[in-house]
Amino acid sequence: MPTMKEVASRAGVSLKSVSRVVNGHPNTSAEVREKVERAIAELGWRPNTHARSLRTGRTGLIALSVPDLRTSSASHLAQALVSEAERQGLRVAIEPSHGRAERVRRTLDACGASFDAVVHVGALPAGIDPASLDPAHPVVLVRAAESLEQAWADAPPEAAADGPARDAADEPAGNAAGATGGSRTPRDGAAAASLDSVDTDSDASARAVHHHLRTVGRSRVVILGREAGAADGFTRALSRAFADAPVLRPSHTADRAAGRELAAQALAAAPASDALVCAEDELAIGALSLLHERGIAVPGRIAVTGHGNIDDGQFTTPTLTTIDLGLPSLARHVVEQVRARLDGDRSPARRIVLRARILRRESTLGLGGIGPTGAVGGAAGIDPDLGPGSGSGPSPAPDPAAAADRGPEEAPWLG
Amino acid sequence: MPTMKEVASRAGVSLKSVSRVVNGHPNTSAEVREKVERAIAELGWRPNTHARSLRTGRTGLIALSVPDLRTSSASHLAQALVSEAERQGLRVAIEPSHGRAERVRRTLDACGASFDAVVHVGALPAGIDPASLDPAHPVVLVRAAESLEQAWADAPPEAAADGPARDAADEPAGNAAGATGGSRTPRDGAAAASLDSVDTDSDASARAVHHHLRTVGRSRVVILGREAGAADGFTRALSRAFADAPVLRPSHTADRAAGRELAAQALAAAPASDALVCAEDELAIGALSLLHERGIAVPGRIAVTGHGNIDDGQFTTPTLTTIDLGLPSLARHVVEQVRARLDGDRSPARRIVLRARILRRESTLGLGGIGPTGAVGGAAGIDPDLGPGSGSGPSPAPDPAAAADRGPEEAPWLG
DNA sequence: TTGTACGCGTTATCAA
DNA sequence: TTGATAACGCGTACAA
Repeated sequence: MPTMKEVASRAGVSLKSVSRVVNGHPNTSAEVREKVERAIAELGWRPNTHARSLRTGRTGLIALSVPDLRTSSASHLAQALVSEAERQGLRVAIEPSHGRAERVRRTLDACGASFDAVVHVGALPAGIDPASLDPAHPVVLVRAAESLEQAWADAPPEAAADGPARDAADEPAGNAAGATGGSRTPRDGAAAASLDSVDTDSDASARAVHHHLRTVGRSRVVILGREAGAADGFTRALSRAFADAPVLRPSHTADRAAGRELAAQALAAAPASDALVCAEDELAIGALSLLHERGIAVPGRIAVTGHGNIDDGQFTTPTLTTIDLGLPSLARHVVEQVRARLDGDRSPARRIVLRARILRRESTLGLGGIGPTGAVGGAAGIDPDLGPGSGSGPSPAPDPAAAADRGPEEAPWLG
Repeated sequence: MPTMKEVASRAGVSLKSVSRVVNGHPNTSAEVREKVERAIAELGWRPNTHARSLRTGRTGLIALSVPDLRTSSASHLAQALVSEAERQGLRVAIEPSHGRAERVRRTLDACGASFDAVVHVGALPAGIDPASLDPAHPVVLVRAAESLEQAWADAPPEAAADGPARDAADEPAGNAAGATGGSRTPRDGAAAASLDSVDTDSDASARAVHHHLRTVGRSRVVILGREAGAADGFTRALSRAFADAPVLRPSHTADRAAGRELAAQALAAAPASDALVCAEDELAIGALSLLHERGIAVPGRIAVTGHGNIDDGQFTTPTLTTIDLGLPSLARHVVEQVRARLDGDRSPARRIVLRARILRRESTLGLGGIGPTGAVGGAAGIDPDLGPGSGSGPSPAPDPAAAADRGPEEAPWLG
């Protein structure tokens, strides 16, 4: 491997000139630049990342701290983040925490040594004080599909406004915060006060679900939430949007097995309910599986909604109405925020709130649909079979069993 | 951040002594060691990975080259690999290739600069010559759920034995190669000849599926394979095991949408078939969704099998009979192989062949099961409802629609 | 057994 | 605009 020194001597210039050309510094003559570039090409020189790291203290590596990569929401977020990081010349290492604070702590501690920054999904574990973190090694919180966190405090606006920890709230994708109305004020939880974060507006999402379900005539709602604890921001947003709805939470992780269990509990506790609103697609898919097993028509008797828009939701029967988080945009903001901090931005913690959108699918609309109820997802191929004309999807032969269910499907919530 | 120099002066010893203690070199007196360790503790010194990297040329980072992290098989493999790497003091960066050879090439080229080694899932893209890779930066191929590759050549044994590229075949988990019988001989494809690999024995897996389907009386099989190309080793193993079965392949990726399409094609092309054998769980789940939509009983009229044992297979209706790849063990072998190469092992390319096992579930057994047909999965909680006593699963209330289907379910393949 | 001194490849300071 | 030179923190011949 040739070094810069060899490049320099071959080009007949000094080491520093090579460095200047390589790093694109402004004050270099075209002549020198050309000589250096030729020498680099001839020698096949490539920068030594190790030496560069030693010098700059940077690795170009971002850690993604996530509880479990195997969940769809985590792997989707990871893929989005990796793609975006690569676009911006960074790499991503995965650090699964298995939900244990000590693992998160270790990842955070390794920042500066192995990573330039940590992107942490969800809230910081309770035992970790954000003030103890070195500001030179940025930590960005992401509160999205995997774990929405206390995003909007329940405190009255004046109290929130008085608080010293009030952050700048940006709304890059439409003025989300403004649109939430005046009754609540954005305020970060204590753990997030001094940390950057990119969140989705969980209240707006919850209200979108609420509005949609009203549109399709559902009012007796049971919420299947996330486990109590750090990651239940959207769950609480749901319980605000559906003021009287009971909330069932899994004891551990919000996976499909939990979705089955909770759905069974919901049926037992509220037999007359007409909608299961889930804080996580995985829960919703588990719930669908139980409802199917029990012969309960979806959405005929019970509508189901999810959150996260994982791919699987397009292949369930019925397809799953859900909240799409706009992961590419989310990832872009995360990486940009990381880069800004890395570039020396020392401004107070920035809070970016993105707005999700609802994808109306069969688990609330039914197979035939109920006609256009607004935008039905802009992404290509997400909702190919949800046009107003019914039955023109990729399922040419109607399912007799589904047809049997469809009778009661259209009546109750159109009346 | 304190440096080793400061530690040395505080301990009253030389830099080299600190280095010795830190790196656990043998020739150090207990007295010096203790002094150094105290100084380290007092100063809170931690090694500077950047400096260490510059000196050693190592980063402790492994790249995982994978087409798309969002697929279940990829994220499961990634999680297993990350966990195992961490146990062995290494980290993993994710490098999605999106199936493009140039991306793989870039990852490979970055090896040595950013990574110590590359773990590549599937076969190397055609354009990449393994001989062109620097042996100092090991590349380990993994042919498992995501992409089984040409594992057992179709050439007759004598030809294979004559070939100069014959590798040492290990069978750490039972003598897989020995059990394949004499008719075929392990031989790596050209691309794999000079590269280490950890594979699963796809022929053994295929024969396990074949045997199980015979046991439950299925013989008119259609194979839903992976896309033609590099990653279709298990598909071809299936077509060997089921000699006369037609093989349908997706044009692009083997995902759920493809599973739906192929299932529809299979029904059209072979209406009398009684089993869909899929090379990928995702395909199988897509197929299940289509069959359900068409009101076709599974396994009543058609049995379905998958490959990979992704979590979702436990939550489909019916639950999915599949091949479990033993990812933790696979990951262990991969990381150990990487470490061996990193530690200077220059022996010829090693081939490790692991044996998968079949998990018999409802998509071939039916809800009631057909009595014990062998081990039904050892992992806790994988097959909770598959005991010989029927109907004791987590579904207390029978699904009327399923009950209607169940009539023909039990007869055809018990006779 | 311990210490000295050098080199790894790069970036940055400062004088020319 | 350019160039000599000093770090960056650690590992390791080599000498003691």
